Parts: sequence; C-alpha cells; structure tokens
Amino acid sequence: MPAPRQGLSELLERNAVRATPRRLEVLEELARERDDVTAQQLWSRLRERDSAAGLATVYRTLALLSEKGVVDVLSHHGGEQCYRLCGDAHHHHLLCERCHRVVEIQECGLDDWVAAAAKQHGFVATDHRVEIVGLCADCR
Amino acid sequence: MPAPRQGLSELLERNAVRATPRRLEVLEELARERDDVTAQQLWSRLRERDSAAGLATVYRTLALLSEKGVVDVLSHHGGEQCYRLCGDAHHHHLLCERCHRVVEIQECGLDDWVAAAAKQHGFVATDHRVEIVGLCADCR
DNA sequence: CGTGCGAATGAGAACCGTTATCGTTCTCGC
DNA sequence: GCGAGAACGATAACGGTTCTCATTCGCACG
Ligand SMILES: [Zn+2]
Ligand SMILES: [Zn+2]
Ligand SMILES: [Zn+2]
Ligand SMILES: [Zn+2]
Repeated sequence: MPAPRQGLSELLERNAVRATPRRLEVLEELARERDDVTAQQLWSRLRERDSAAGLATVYRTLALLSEKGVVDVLSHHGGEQCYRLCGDAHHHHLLCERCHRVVEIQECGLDDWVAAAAKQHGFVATDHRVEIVGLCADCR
Repeated sequence: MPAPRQGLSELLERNAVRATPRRLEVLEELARERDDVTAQQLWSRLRERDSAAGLATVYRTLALLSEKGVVDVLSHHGGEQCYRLCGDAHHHHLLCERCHRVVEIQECGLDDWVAAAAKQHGFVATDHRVEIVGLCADCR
C-alpha cells in the first residue's frame, strides 16, 4: 500500500499544509486508490461518499498537494492530469497500458547514467523523469 | 540540426503521409525550430511568413505527423503539447529548465535496466519514456 | 461565550487548448 | 478538363482547469 490510512493529518502538517476537513477527505480518497486518479474521478468518488466537496476545492487541493510534494502528478493521459499518493523517496513509475495500473519503482539507480548523458551535451542534470509502459502480471 | 531542409517531401512519403503544400509548410517550420513548439506558436510563425494555414490544419497536421512517428510529442508544459522534428532512431530528451532548450540523447542503453525493473514487478515492458531536466551550457 | 479577521470553500462563470463541423477548394488519376 | 475524394479554413463546440465572488469556517483574542 502506498500510504498508511492513519497519519494523514500529520502528513499534511509535515509538508506545511494546514489540515482542514476537506483536505483530509481528498487525501483519504487518494490513499484509498491503488492507481492514479484524475481530479474529476476523485471528485465523483467523494460525492458518492456524500462529501460536499466542490470540484474547485478538489482541484485546489490537488494543486497544493503536488506543489508541496505530497502527491505525484502523471501526464500520461494526454490533456488530463492524474494524481497519486506515493512514497516520499525518489522513485519512478511502471504503467500498465491495458488496465492503467501504476506501480512505484523504488530503486532508481540511474543517477550516473543521467549525469553522464547530461554532461555529454554540456548540461547539468537537476532532475529526471522515467516511465516504463508495459503489461502488468494480470493483463499479460 | 535535427533534420535536413531538403527531403521533407520524401520524409512525408516515406511515412505514408501525402505531401501537400500545407503539410510541407508545417514541416518546414518544424525543421526551422531548434527546440520544440506548441501548435499555436507554430501557427503564428506561419502567419508571420504570410502562410494562409488555418489553426485547425496545423493541429490536424501535427496530430497526423505524430501518429505516423514523424514528430515527437512532449508534454512537459502541463496542459499544452509541444512538438519537435527529431531523428528516426529511438532516443530521449534533455530539457533546459531555464531556456527550454531541447536536445536529443542518442544512445539510450537503458533496455536492460528497463526490462529488469519491469520484471521485478511482474510487468513486461513495451516502451519507456525518459526526460532529463537540467541546465544547458548557455544557462549554467 | 461573542467578535473579528483571514483562510478556505462551493457554485458557477470564464478560460484556453484542442477537436468537430461544414461548406469550399485542391489534388490527382482518368 | 472532369469527377471523386482528400485536404483545407473559419468557426462553433467541447472538456479540463482556473478564476470570481459571496458565504462559511477556523481560530485567536477579549
Ligand atoms: Zn509516484
Ligand atoms: Zn494491467
Ligand atoms: Zn525527440
Ligand atoms: Zn538553457
């Protein structure tokens, strides 16, 4: 599981985000998700749980959380952003192209390769993004 | 430079795209760009050159060219797609976070790493995307 | 307990990149 | 030239995201 159900409030405080009821609802819903979700999906799921959260608040909260580094943003759906509550450590993602499952790759180990590739073109690397697309065990 | 000015017509034919004057204008403009461009940027530059190309045609052409693998699509501007005429071979991109310069990384060499990371989580990798963000030689 | 003030929120309008529609124009084999 | 089909330009429509603004909430202070 990507994050413990308990301690969501602490997770917010630790990242300098004031913990409000609405933000906790959004974070709880994110913690329930195995894969990533769009803002609108998250909003309708909250609605199904009788939350009064407005769509604007969901967008605002997700923007705030991604800005503070609490959630990851994935742009693999062309035009629509996906959000996921992941671990704190640097990691990359494995995406199933059929069922859209998202799995974290914990060990990066690409720093040397990244630095070398950057240096070769006169760049200094400050960050890198890697996504592996394929078929998960269930979809093979 | 990413592509020779000559042979743009052949480039289209080779990829099963009928070479029309409008498409050649779009492709010429892409070939002029060092970095990537959005559809709207490309359209306004065509307008500056007194082209009568419509915005819809620019979008249609870019969609067609990316579908046929003639141009690369980058999604690093959140909500806005960028297009670039790159080489044919598999490659990744180096992005300058300050001036938005884009450089191709020719040697990938990550296939083994990708396959291993996928296998570790029961996936079979079919593709991968890598972007290195940093500062180019001019911006350092 | 009230009171007040700034942050947060909900509803809906506005925004903006992209796509669909439709009537016209172009292309190319005949 | 001619005709069928592809491509095109203008513009309306679409969908995801952000903005606006009036209201509510959270919380410190009296
Ligand atoms: Zn993640
Ligand atoms: Zn799957
Ligand atoms: Zn490229
Ligand atoms: Zn630069």
